[in-house]
Amino acid sequence: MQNNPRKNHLLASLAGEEWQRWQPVLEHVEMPLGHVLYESGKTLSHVYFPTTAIVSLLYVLENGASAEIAVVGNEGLVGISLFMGGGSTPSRAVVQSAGYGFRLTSKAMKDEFNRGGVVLHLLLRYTQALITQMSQTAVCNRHHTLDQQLCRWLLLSLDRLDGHELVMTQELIANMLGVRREGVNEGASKLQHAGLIKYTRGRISVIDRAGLEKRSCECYAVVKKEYDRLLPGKVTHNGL
Amino acid sequence: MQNNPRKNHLLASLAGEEWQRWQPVLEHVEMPLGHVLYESGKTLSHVYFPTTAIVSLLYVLENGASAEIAVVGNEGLVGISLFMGGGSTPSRAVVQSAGYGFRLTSKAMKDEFNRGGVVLHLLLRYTQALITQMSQTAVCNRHHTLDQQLCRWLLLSLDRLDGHELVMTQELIANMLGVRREGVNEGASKLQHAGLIKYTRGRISVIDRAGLEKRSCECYAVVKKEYDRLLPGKVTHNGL
DNA sequence: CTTTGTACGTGCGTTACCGTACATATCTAC
DNA sequence: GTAGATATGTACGGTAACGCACGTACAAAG
Repeated sequence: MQNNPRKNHLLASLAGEEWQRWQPVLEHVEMPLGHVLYESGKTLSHVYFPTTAIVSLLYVLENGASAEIAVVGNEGLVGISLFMGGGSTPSRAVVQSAGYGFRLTSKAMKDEFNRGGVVLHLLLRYTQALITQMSQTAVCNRHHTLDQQLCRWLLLSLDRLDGHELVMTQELIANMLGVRREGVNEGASKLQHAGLIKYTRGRISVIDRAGLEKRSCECYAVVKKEYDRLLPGKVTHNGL
Repeated sequence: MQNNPRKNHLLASLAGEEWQRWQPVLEHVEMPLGHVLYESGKTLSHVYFPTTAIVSLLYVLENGASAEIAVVGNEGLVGISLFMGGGSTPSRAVVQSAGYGFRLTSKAMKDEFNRGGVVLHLLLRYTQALITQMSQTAVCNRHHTLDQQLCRWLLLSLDRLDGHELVMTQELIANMLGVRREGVNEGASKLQHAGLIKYTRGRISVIDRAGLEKRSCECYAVVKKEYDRLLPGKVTHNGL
């Protein structure tokens, strides 16, 4: 499963001719938890297309505080700055949920992009979706409560996984949301007492997905809708 | 001055051939305070290149709360979703500081973009810079104080204007930052007492720019540096 | 020169989240 | 099965920002 590139939705939507060119140069890679795909300000060597892994675009401040800007799973790719022109960004990409993916060298990616046509437009549409997610994160950070954001975050992660279980400590979630671990604990406790999730030492099982959606802020739905609009034909969640 | 398209840095960096094509189709437009260039979810009819105006990309939540995602002045353009492929975004573009600019019809913009080459890469590099600003806003909203954010915001606005004066009420700033007017008042009071700014009924004069930079969070500098890197040759502030 | 509207100023109780500290439970390895 | 590491649970004072309710000052219009 994990070594089928078509499990990544962007790769899956490549047509015959493009696909013929890409297939031989795609490199299957393991993406272990915590692995840093690129560092802030550093030039990227590859772009990554996750199949089963989830990657966080994380921003780390001077004082060590951090916050997630966006999350990328099998619906997208990591390393847009490569074809957008900068070659680097002030953010960092970290594997948030271990898994697999495929990668393309910087050069191969640029060559494909510069051919224009289908690939270019697909990648730009994905970038547009990513921009939506980032904007929404900005607003969400401003106006919504920790509890709401936790629900949003769980849903975004769940959409990018196969099952209904996340391998994820509260500490890690806290880093992503840019809040204290204790705060995540409180929020998670409430969700568990309400019977929406169940967790034990780094494993979170989602029992009532609809319940999470209800407690989440509007941000989750807005982002999901925009992804569906821009990248049609991708199922961004698995129903449960 | 305001009817010279070259005052917009993107337009200014167009070379001979492109410029010959663009010049006749650029329409000079007034951009009055509060004017909405595009509404959330609506398809854009034009892209705007501000010369003296400043435009806010604003997100309005269901409950009416709002927050600025990014700001665009004479260094950029409003309406990236037109060439990125979506045609619309969940955000709104509002003129935050009255002035002038030029616009291009949706069709003209797309045609130019699809020619590829210089124009395409210029626009994508600008988009990358805009993404940086949005990401930084997300993190800033999470971790920095109102006072710091106020300084950042004043600096970002100042960089996009000619003089050292902003025509801007505290109420409006509060809407942009997504905070209470009272909060902005407190922050502005401190800055005035410290001799960094002076304000009266909708006019803010910046007296000590360096002082603002010192009180601002790192976010301002990070964004500015990234703009300079991605769009070289553009002076993004006027020294004072 | 008073009126009316707009912009700014201030106070006060409330709340969400922080920082810190420490307690408890569960896994892993020897 | 005990030790050490890791993960989760709880408690408490502190504070930045909120919601609300006013009061004050300036500025253009009559």
